[in-house]
Amino acid sequence: MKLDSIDKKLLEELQRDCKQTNKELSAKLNLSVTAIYERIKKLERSHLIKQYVALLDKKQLDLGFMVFCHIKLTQHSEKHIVEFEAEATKLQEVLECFHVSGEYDYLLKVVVKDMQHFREFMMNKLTSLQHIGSTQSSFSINEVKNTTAVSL
Amino acid sequence: MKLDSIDKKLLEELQRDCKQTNKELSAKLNLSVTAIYERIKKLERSHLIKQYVALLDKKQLDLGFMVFCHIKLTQHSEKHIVEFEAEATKLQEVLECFHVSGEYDYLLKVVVKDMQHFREFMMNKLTSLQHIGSTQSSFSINEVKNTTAVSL
DNA sequence: ATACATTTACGAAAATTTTTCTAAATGAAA
DNA sequence: TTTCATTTAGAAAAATTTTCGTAAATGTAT
Repeated sequence: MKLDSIDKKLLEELQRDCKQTNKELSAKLNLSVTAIYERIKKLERSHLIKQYVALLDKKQLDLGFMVFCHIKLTQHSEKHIVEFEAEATKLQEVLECFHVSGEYDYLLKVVVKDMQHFREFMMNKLTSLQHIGSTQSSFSINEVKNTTAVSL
Repeated sequence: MKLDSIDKKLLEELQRDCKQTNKELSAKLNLSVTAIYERIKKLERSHLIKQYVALLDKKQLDLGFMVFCHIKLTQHSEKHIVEFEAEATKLQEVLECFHVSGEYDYLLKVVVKDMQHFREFMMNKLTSLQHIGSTQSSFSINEVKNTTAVSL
């Protein structure tokens, strides 16, 4: 769908805080409450807004240890790819899994409590996946920027 | 703060859909609307819930090209690190930036429209940052899993 | 076990927000 | 310009959030 500048501002606001009331948004964007309401509904219907989610503080949940795992498969047939992806998706520690170009086949973002838990994840879950060739892990030393919001 | 099993279920729900009404949540968790309300407020006050955000469909926004950039700095003094991080944070194409262990110093998640735009980003923004040594880019071929929700 | 303090839960009422409806305004196409 | 479709606005209705008073449950110390 086509977006005008008001839609864009609206989306920027909702990406920052989707629990704002239509009244608050109408004040910021100089529109009536109903106009805001209708625009949001339209953005939802078009699935441009995919989801409204709560973001949690991983530190407080004892999930402050983030690891990026670069993975090579042993083979690259359709069958192997499909099977690996299905299994990787099931792992709760894996928040993100991308098939990527370059030296490695996959890049995973893994979240666990600490190094001990990562060791367990590595041994019991990751390396026991089918078709895994090699893995190379990078630990997050510092989260410099981490946003879900894109610029419009 | 300490979480019981109800809090955990509540957080799982809110990570999936934070716009559910307290009435809907009260039905799912077998609690009164007020109990749900008080528990959510407590989770917000403790900052365990950091933010409520709308997630957008990047494809529809012409931001369907994702690249992971591995970056080495020329030097690793505090000054260089601070300066690089400040500049990287400012770049709108960079959604995530992590200081990581291993062969490279930083891992960036970059979102742009297509290869042409990535080329421009690379030439005009990334490689013109101060203190950049080398970069190695991995293109996302397929988004296998990409969630903001952690398991509790 | 008893007493006390704290937390948690509930239902009703109040305040606010969402949603619907109708009419006016705006814009595009014939 | 006229017509048709879309967008906006304001008011009313419906639904939800928030507050409040009170009761039940839980935990702690004596």
